[in-house]
Amino acid sequence: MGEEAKITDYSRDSERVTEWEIGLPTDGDITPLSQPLIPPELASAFSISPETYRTLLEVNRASNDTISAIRGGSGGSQAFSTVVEPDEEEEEEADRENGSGTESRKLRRLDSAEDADSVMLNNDDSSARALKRPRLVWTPQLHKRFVDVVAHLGIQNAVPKTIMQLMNVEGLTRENVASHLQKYRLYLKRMQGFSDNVPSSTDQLFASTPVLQSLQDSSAGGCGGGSAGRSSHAQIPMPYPQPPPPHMMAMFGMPHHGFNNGGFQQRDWSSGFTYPQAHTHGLTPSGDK
DNA sequence: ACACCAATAT
DNA sequence: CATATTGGTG
Repeated sequence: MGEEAKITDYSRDSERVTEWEIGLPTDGDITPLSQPLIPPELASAFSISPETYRTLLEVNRASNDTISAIRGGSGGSQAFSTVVEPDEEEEEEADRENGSGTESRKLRRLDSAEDADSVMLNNDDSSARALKRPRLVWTPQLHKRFVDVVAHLGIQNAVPKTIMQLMNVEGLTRENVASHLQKYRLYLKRMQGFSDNVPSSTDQLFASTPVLQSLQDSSAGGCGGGSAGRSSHAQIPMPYPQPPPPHMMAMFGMPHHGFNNGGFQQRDWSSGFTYPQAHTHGLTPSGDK
């Protein structure tokens, strides 16, 4: 068990075995990771959850994280060298493909002679930036992570930015967290009125949270400085607490429409990432900002 | 620039 | 309904 996986550095192509490279695709032939393998049209036509778009930077960052995780070295892109490994979650997902049989779909081609003068914003893949992100879905797993981080930080430092960073979920924005945090706080407030009973069936997501009141603070208020600052010598590398109960969400209480995913639309990013993307909007007049 | 909150929009 | 977005304040 004491094996040490030696990472040999092949970056220098000294002694390349050229025979091995025969027949291998050249760089030009390989689809870049930054591009989806399945064209959006096809994906939506077949109800395949589209891959998330990744910019080159994101891909690189991910790679770096992975690499640094492997060799334990510091990547450099992350302020915290502690790479949070997202695979400590419980839970599994049953992969059920819906057996909807008679699927007659009409493939329709996109006609070009449609837009008179409307400046249809072209889907410029190259400018895969600032695209309208699909609504974030706070799946139980995601929420758990959120709660864990918040609990760990203590109410003191539980601010959107920090939370976002520690959650280390790709694609998660500060406003996502902010919005959720706002709601979460409301929930907590509302909840403590009742001591601890009969959580309203509303707040489904929150209803199952342990409501930790860890008011522990370790960092005193030296927080004036900007960027650098934490991690001085505090011992909070914290990959995570891996607490309690193996309880799956009890997300009931909602007689009305079915709840979310009966299968997909949300990958378990617990073991890989990606995330939602809602439906096939033909086009969205996405306003720019 | 960020956090917070209420209101509002999707 | 759950999120996103906005506007105002500190």
